[in-house]
Amino acid sequence: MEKRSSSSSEQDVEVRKGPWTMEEDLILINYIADHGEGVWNTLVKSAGLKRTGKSCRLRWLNYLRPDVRRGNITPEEQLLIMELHAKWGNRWSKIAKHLSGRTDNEIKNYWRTRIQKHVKQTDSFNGQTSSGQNSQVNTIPVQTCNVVNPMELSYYPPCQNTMGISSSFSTGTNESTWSMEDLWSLQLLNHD
DNA sequence: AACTGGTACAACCGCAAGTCA
DNA sequence: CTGACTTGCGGTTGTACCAGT
Repeated sequence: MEKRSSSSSEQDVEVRKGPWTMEEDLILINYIADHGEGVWNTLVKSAGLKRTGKSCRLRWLNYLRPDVRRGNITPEEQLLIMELHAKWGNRWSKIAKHLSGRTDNEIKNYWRTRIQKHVKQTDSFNGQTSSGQNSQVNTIPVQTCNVVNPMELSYYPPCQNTMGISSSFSTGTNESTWSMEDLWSLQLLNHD
């Protein structure tokens, strides 16, 4: 970690928010290709990105890293997620470490949008005998998790996201979208 | 064709823990 | 030991897209 290089770095400079542009992605990829991950605030200054170090880290870990797997969560992965969640609760980063190529953010989203919904439905279907124990979405009791049948879950399109996003997620219609192949091929061209 | 509600995902925010001078 | 700073994590929000009416 680099300490106290120059006061509170993230507030004296104009900071961009919102969706990342292709140019920003490229800058980030190129910088990391040259210097490696980490020291995110230094990266921001050196690379000239108008983003916070946090934002860069998130973008890299959840999206740009070459080993990030996108799309279809397999039934095996679903099962593993449920097992690990039953064991550890909402420790998404810990769970993510056991699913290679999956990010904590992705697992968290997956849990919230699909499994949790299913658990809720199952729960209310079972007659609401648990007297609102699950009204708090954060902690699903282990028993409730075990009720969920992974094969049942596979009725949900596992990660067949509606935008047609898989490993290549460009929609084709929006000019502000680009595929990872695009970015990495550009990175290869730019690099050295 | 226009509107509305639901879904999925990317990104932001706040907090806690770790590190170093 | 303490304070300043960075990083990582979990929760939440914003928004684009799709399907149904």
